[in-house]
Formats: sequence, C-alpha cells, structure tokens
Amino acid sequence: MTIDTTDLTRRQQEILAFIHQALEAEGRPPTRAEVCRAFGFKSPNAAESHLRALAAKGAITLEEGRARGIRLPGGFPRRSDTFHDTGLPLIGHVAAGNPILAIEHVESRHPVDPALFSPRADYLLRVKGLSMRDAGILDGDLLAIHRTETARNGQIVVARVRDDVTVKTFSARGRLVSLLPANPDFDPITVDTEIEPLAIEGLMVGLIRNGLPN
Amino acid sequence: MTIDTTDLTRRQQEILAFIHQALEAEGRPPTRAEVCRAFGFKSPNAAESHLRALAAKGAITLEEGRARGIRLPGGFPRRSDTFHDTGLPLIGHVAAGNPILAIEHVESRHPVDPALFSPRADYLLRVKGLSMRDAGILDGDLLAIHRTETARNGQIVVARVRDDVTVKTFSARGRLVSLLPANPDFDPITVDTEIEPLAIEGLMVGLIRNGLPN
DNA sequence: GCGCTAACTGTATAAAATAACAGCCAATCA
DNA sequence: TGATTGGCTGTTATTTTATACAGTTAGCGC
Repeated sequence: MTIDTTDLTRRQQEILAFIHQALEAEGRPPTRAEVCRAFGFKSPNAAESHLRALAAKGAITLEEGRARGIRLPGGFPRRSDTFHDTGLPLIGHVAAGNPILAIEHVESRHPVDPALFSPRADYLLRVKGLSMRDAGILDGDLLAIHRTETARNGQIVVARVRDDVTVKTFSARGRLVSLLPANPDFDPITVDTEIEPLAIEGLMVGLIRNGLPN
Repeated sequence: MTIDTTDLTRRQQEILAFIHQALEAEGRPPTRAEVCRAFGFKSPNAAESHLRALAAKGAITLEEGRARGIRLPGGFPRRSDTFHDTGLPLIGHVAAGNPILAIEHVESRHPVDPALFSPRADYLLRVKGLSMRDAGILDGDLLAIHRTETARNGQIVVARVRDDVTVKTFSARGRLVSLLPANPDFDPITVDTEIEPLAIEGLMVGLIRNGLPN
C-alpha cells in the first residue's frame, strides 16, 4: 500500500514534508502549534485543516485527543534514509515574516552528514553580514543549525524577533533576553519577552565555509 | 559515546526500555500517563520522578513544558559508520619531519563530500591555536585542504618550514616569502627561499567547525 | 455571477500533559 | 538510630495541545 501523493496540493506536500522532517529532527511528530510556527500561520486552525486534509487523503492518520497524535501510515520512517542521500537543506534568503523552513527557501542540499554535528544538524543557514565576526563567523559561511526552541546563555542561536531573523549569542536574565553580536560595530538587541515575542529557531552546532579567502 | 547504563537501577532500566519501545512502536516518546499505564502506576508522579532520575543520570533529556518532551541524548541512533569509507581523512598531530599524509596520522574519517569544496578537498586538518583568529579560523576548527605545491598571495596555505607545519596567509615578494598570521598577537614568519626551504603542502579551501561555542 | 475548494485568520474551550507539593514505606548505609 | 535513597500514592495548578465554530480571500469551473 503506497501513498498517492499526486493528489496532494503543493501546500499539503509541504506540510507532509515538514512532518517527516520534524520526525527526523525531533524524534516525534509536531503539534499544530509547531506546524504554525514553521509555516508562519497565525491560526492553529490553519494547521488543523491541513492535517485533516492530509488524513482524509490517507497521507497521515490522526489519533483523536492525543498530543502529537500524527502518525505516518506504514510505520515510522527509518532514521537515516531521508537525509542520507540528499544531505542537509540549505536555507537561503530568510525573508522577514516567512517561516524559516518553508520549502520555497530551500536553496539547495549539501551532502553533509547531519551526524557530523552534535546535537545533530537539521539544516544549514547562510550567514549575511559580519555581526558575529569575532566568533569566527564570516559573511557567506554556512551555519549548521539544530532545531530547538530553548537555549542557554552563551550559545549561538537563530532567533526571530518580530519577523526578523538573526544569528546572535543568547543571553537571558529573567524575562529580559539579549542577543549579543560578536563585533563591536554592532549593538546588542534586548527584548522583554513579556512584551515582545522572541522565538528561538535553532542552535548553531557547527559551521562550514567553502571557498578561498576573497 | 554510549550511555553507561550500569548505574541505572533495575526499575530505571525498565522505564528506559519502555521509552525506546514506545519510540519504536508509536514513533514518538510516551507521556507520563502512558508510562503509568504501562507499569500500573497510580500516580503520574511515579513516572515523573523516574524520568527525572533518568535525566539526572544522563540517560534521557527532558524538554521543559513540552508534551512528549522526552529525548534520547545524542539525537538518535548513531550511524556514523555509513560515510566511513567515503569521507575525508582527518589528519591529526602532524609530527615534524613526517609527510603530512602518512596513514599513521589519519585520526579518523569525516563524512564530508570532498566536492563540497572547490577546488576539491583532499584531507582535513585540525587547527591548533588562534594565530588565524581574525580570518575566522578558531582553535579546534577543521580545515579542508586541497593538495597543491603552489600558492598565490593572499591565499591561506598549509606550509612547511624546517619541519614545522603551520597554517598562514601566503605572501611572496620575489625570493622572500612571508607567512602572515591573522592575529596581532603573532608575528609573521619570513623565509628567504634560497636559503631555507619552504614547502607548500596545500591550500585551504574550506572550514568545518563542529560543536557549541566555548 | 454562483457555487465550490484551498488556504487561511481569529476566538474559544475542553482535554491532555507537565510539573509542583506533600506525603508513605522499605531498604540501605553511616 | 537517624539520614538518605528508591519507589511509589494522592492532589492540584498551569501550560500545552487538540479541536470546534465562525469568518475572509482568492482562484477555478460553469
């Protein structure tokens, strides 16, 4: 019994791909809220109706009343095949307001083993600018990012503040969170998390630079 | 890196086994309530305290405030063996006087596609020290090296001077060759090539950093 | 234009799940 | 003997998550 994905809409295919990716990266299915965050939906019902549609077409099954009750028919995919032949997705231009992992943003795939990094890398992000220069992160570098929503002080994170995505050093003191650049030419960003939302998109777990020095 | 299960109690091992089993069978970690049902506990706190104990011993990690937030450390089942034959050799301690690519020095192999870099990488070299800090090369980084014996000014090279191997920026003026650090705390090395032999071992074509900052 | 569907926003609420607090009992160890 | 630890019961507050209901907008076929 195979799934016929030809009758899935483009968007539904993206949602399905995200579910696979979440299973791969997190080891468990996403919640409705996590789907919303990934795609930038503002209503949980957007995710809900997509999941219903996928379930109606047999692409997934939904367990009623259970947290993370999304299941893939034919069992849980082997943790290896999905990324193995394809490598890590390189996320390109992260346009403001857009979900970081939307398929449209996958610029290419790089033949890098996610297990090269620990915790494992979920995707690559191309750095623009020199705001983390003194941390050895230069313009054009690829950052290996592990998807997570929590961070500890001193870790370098991908953070989203009001539809703006940046890479900075994380530093929290109570409800105040500072995003520190590693370059005196740039100013820290401080956010009161009870006033402005701050979302951690991921944790830098590695770096890849390719090319000769300019 | 394996988890030392010898310091887990019998009951804790049973709980851990159940978590593995749930992940295998359901494709997601169990909730406290599901642990209770599986073991016949009448209080969710029974499961909670077992999970806390397992987390304290490093057998699992717990994500705070997340449904089914149990994770197995190290991401998931390791499969670093896959790329073993295909990856790039990582050259360890480059003993003075020895050819850099002697088999004895191959510390390990890293699952990296040589074609990720251009020109293609032939091996990886682990950087020691901070003499190239301002070029974004930090202590512990892996440099992707393309074997060549020639270099142009401004390129970062692996050079051997009198049985000493270093990574520096190449700069030639006539018969004088300077190896320039990218850190004001270090001094350039200048060599008169008609007096002292200087050998270029290779050209830096990329960089890989894995691990969290600090 | 009309009905239909996909793809959402926005609001609300109940159920599921986490996580804290206060205990009890038996075994082990100093 | 007292202190500590593992392994639980019982209760409850709070957060997370699922899911229902009521809309909006845009495109597509007729």
